[in-house]
Amino acid sequence: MSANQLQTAVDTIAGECIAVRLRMLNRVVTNLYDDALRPFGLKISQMNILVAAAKMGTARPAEVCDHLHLDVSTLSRNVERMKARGWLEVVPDVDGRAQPFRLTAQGRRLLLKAAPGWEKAQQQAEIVLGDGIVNQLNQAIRRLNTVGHSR
Amino acid sequence: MSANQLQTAVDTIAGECIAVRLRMLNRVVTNLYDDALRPFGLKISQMNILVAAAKMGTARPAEVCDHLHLDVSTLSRNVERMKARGWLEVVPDVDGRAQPFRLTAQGRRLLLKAAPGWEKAQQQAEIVLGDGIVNQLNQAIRRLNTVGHSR
DNA sequence: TCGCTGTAATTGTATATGCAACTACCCTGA
DNA sequence: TCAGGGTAGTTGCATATACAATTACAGCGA
Repeated sequence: MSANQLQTAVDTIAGECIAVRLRMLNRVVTNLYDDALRPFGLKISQMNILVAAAKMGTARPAEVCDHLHLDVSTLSRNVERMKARGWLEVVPDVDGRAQPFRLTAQGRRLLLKAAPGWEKAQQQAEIVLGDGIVNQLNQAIRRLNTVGHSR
Repeated sequence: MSANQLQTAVDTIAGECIAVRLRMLNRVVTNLYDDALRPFGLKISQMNILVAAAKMGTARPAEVCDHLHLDVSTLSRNVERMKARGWLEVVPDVDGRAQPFRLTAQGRRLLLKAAPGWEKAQQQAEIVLGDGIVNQLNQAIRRLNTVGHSR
């Protein structure tokens, strides 16, 4: 019976698991964007952060993490790399703990240069996943931010 | 004007980027499952592989990678860790290049034990993302496998 | 002003991920 | 039988990700 139980569990997980599906799509789509951005020496994960910083003007790490549902330690390392490349710079702050950052001129130029690459990947992603996907994802994210988030 | 171009590009990307959204959902959902599976010393990425192996009986790495749209080098490392933990074992093969693997008895026990944890996370994910999400993801994946895949 | 509590970010450690280069092996044709 | 081309996996390297522990600082209350 244990063998049957296992088979049942395995079939259920294989047939329904949300994480398996989301993670698979995430891999495929991330590769699509990373391929299109490679000529610019940029990855989509980094472009996300550049865009968030550009929208915020001066970005506080914790705020960016809230917005992107990203662990602060992850952002810390990513920002570190991007500072080293000259795309981001830290802005002084009265609060000695804070490390707010913003785009450098070089970061702005990179973002502009890479935008056509993003556009190309975005079109491919729409073809692969279907037109309705942006709305479906937005709906899930709205729901996510409503239901209550811990991290 | 360059500033305007930048603003426009940033707004478009922030407002529509499929990758940003998918990656965000992926982080949230992965954390949900990883939290639920932590008591069993298991991560959802590893459970995926256990399940795939369980369904295949004897799994060829390249085949698993096709199925999960996973790079072979990634799987190689993951399987390595899981062999070290005694969950997977390599099956001898006439082809000296092949490294087909399967679940060990310990791996089967772990999968059974962890199934309730998966169930809990799956329910949370449905609440957070909405009921229709599994169908939407399945549709995207079918489309993905139809349109043509390189990796 | 001193100590306590809470907050912001970093650092140590482990896993996941992919590209490029490599190794080991198979098979086929001369 | 052996040389070439193709296939299956692994390894070197870089990035992304999160948890736990730590550091550094702010602010409040006695």
